[in-house]
Amino acid sequence: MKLSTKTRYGTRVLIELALKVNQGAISVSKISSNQKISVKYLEQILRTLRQAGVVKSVRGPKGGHLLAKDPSKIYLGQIVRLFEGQTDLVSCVSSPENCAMAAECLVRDAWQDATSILYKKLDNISIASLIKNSDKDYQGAACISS
Amino acid sequence: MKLSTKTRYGTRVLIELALKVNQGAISVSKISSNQKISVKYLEQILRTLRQAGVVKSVRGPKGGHLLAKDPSKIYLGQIVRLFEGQTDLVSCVSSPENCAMAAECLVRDAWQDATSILYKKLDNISIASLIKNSDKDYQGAACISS
DNA sequence: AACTATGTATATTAAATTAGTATGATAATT
DNA sequence: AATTATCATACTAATTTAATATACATAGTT
Repeated sequence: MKLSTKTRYGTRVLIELALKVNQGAISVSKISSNQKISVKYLEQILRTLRQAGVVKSVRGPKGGHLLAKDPSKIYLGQIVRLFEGQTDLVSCVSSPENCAMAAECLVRDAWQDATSILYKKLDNISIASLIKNSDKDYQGAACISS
Repeated sequence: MKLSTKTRYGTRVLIELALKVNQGAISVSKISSNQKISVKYLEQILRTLRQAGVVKSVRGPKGGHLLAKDPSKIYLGQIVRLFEGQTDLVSCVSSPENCAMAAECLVRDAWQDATSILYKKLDNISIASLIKNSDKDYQGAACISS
């Protein structure tokens, strides 16, 4: 039931980029040291974000990463979906074909309701809303568990 | 993000017991064959349910398991909490002491809100409500994924 | 009282998933 | 052309989850 580290790290990375939205591209090495995430692991996370169109990357010297969208248009729901392999509480919610009895299953609807309520909430929390009340010195870093 | 098999199996077991609430104690071997869960694994699940006061057990020949509470008083939220090791989306929600920066963390409140919304929903779904519209022949069995 | 069908508990193994590392390649700026 | 950085895949390690095995306890039946 817990979120993967990729989801948590990915969120932290986006917060750092959002806080530094006026500083141009931020290099992997800088994010790595700020967030205490290894360069190689971070590259995987950034690639996922880039392929989803959330982050854009600039190569070469002075290159790095920056947000591809306004922070108010990036929602936790999208981040969670990107990084969590299975986004439903149980697999039959999105793949009823996996279960011969999905149609008459007594629990499936309940899990589905719970799942959709969770994502409805997550889809309503933007990166912008998270950083709204923060001071610019804080880099979104160093929290071990989120 | 997905629920463990113990949570899913546990729910199915409770549904079967709720549907057979007038048939006295149901033996592990019967539940095992109905739900296609190995006897030994099922025993672990039943022990958890028993220790939580959800199920009661009768020893000896003709023994078995039955609900210890009315199905309308057993909620999915309780079942999930019983079987999922970590019930929060991120560990700092319930254990802020794990993270030195929990207080000023920009994301923690958001994960906490999402977690509480999810459980608010699960705490509102009873076993009784799940079986309300079912016919008595269905034993809540055979669904692979839930 | 012995027998046997049942539940109880703990320890161990196996499988799957997640987390992280290593290697190598490609692209862009200076 | 050299340098600095991102991109992509393969591999390894650690953790968690799932399941099995072994041993014991209890209650009813004969």
